[in-house]
Amino acid sequence: MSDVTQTGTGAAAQPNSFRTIKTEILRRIRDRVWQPGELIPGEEDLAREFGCARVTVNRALRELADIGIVERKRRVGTRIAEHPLREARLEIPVVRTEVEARGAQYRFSVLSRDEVEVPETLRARLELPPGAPVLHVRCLHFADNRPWQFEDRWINLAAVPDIAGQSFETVSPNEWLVRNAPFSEMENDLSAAGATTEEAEMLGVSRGDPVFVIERATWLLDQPITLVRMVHPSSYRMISRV
Amino acid sequence: MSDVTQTGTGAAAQPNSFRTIKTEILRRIRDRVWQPGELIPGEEDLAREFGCARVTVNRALRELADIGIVERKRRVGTRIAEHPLREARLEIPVVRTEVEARGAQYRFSVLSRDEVEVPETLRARLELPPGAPVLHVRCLHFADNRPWQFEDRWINLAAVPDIAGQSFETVSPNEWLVRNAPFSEMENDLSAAGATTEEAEMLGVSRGDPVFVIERATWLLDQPITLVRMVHPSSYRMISRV
DNA sequence: ATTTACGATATGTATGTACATAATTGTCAA
DNA sequence: TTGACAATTATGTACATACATATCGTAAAT
Repeated sequence: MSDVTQTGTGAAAQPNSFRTIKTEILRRIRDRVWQPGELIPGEEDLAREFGCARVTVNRALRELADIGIVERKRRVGTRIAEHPLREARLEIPVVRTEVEARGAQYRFSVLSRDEVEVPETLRARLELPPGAPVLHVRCLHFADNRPWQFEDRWINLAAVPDIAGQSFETVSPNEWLVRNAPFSEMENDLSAAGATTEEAEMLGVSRGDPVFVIERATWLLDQPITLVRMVHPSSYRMISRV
Repeated sequence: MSDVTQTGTGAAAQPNSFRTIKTEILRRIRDRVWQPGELIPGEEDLAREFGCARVTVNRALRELADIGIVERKRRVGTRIAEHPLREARLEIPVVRTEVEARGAQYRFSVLSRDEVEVPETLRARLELPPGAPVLHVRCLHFADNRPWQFEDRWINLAAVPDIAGQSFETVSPNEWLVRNAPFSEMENDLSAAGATTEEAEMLGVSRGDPVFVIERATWLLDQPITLVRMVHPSSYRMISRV
């Protein structure tokens, strides 16, 4: 550090921002300056090259690692990921919003609503204590009066006590939960299946007809919030663009 | 270095880590100490409370904002998000990797391979010029010798000329493309459908049986790379954990 | 009344520094 | 040859500090 003078302390010029560094690194990957699998210079070197602090390079690289562009290991270094962009983002909309976004009129009806002790299968899936009270709600969602989604939901009442007082006359359980029960973890299981007798009846299709099934469980920290099975007719498309 | 304060300089105890703060904030949300929509104390206050530097609180809050748990605005503050975590990440693995990850043995076979002029339907979908040369490949992927995926793929030869010389004897088109044809845009369309006659035959199911269909198109900037339809038997699960 | 200007404030980011931690490499002995 | 163990090294995280920037409320100007 011969001429420290101008850098001094405090924030320097904006060109050194971690964003600039991120972009420059992406550029080098795009232009094949750094090939997939290749080890790139260390933070110290890059900091020297970009004329910034190591921490700044660290942040740039950390964020690139977060989205899977590079892979980092201590004592080893940072390398360009072999298979970049290997994940898609799927939006998780509220059913109502999803229907309305297609220009259709949304309506839902609650088919059943019971407060019960957690059944064993559910207990194992969500790691609930034996005998925990849960709310079981079954709903049918419509788009322009045609069945859009059959929803079979279990809610952990210990986690969301306020929902016990909800009538679900105007706001669906789905929407109420989205608005009132934040979660930090989510597990989605997408599959195709043959409609069960009940599902077929609800959705107005034949038994065994293909249906699109989303099973979703959510937690806040370690506390289970809800487990829901959402069944759509096979005309349903789940689309994501990246 | 003269003792600056009791903490001194450098890293302090681990209890101050930004992870601890993230967890504590999540706990307060879970325990309704802070409700959705509520404004929480400023970084300065939280830093004082947790006995750490403001930057540490900043990182914790920033990462919570990244996953949509809180929303932050300058001059305003940080509030608990009303509609938290509205997207899931779906991993897009190479078929071989996916099969091997389940402990099964992977194998594939190329069913057909033709260089043709782009058919009209495909042309419209990918925005290709009329008469553009495309490579049409059909593959069957196996897990432990049972059909896992039927792949029907179209590749824009103008975008990926090198693929013309590939025999696909050891490396599948899927894997070759992942390794050699970077893309910047991707569109995924997930759905459930009834197996066509051909699909049923390929996958060893009956015609009309539910199958899980992934249709994916990729581009590099505005240049179409490939359009692929991947059909799985209904035992297939696409799982994502966030 | 509407617009403009400005100050206050909370978050955003950069810097230098210090120590923590994981993983590889080298060394030496069993 | 192998195993144990220390040295090395790149990333990981924390701190104090300083300045940047967006945006709100308020007051002055139109």
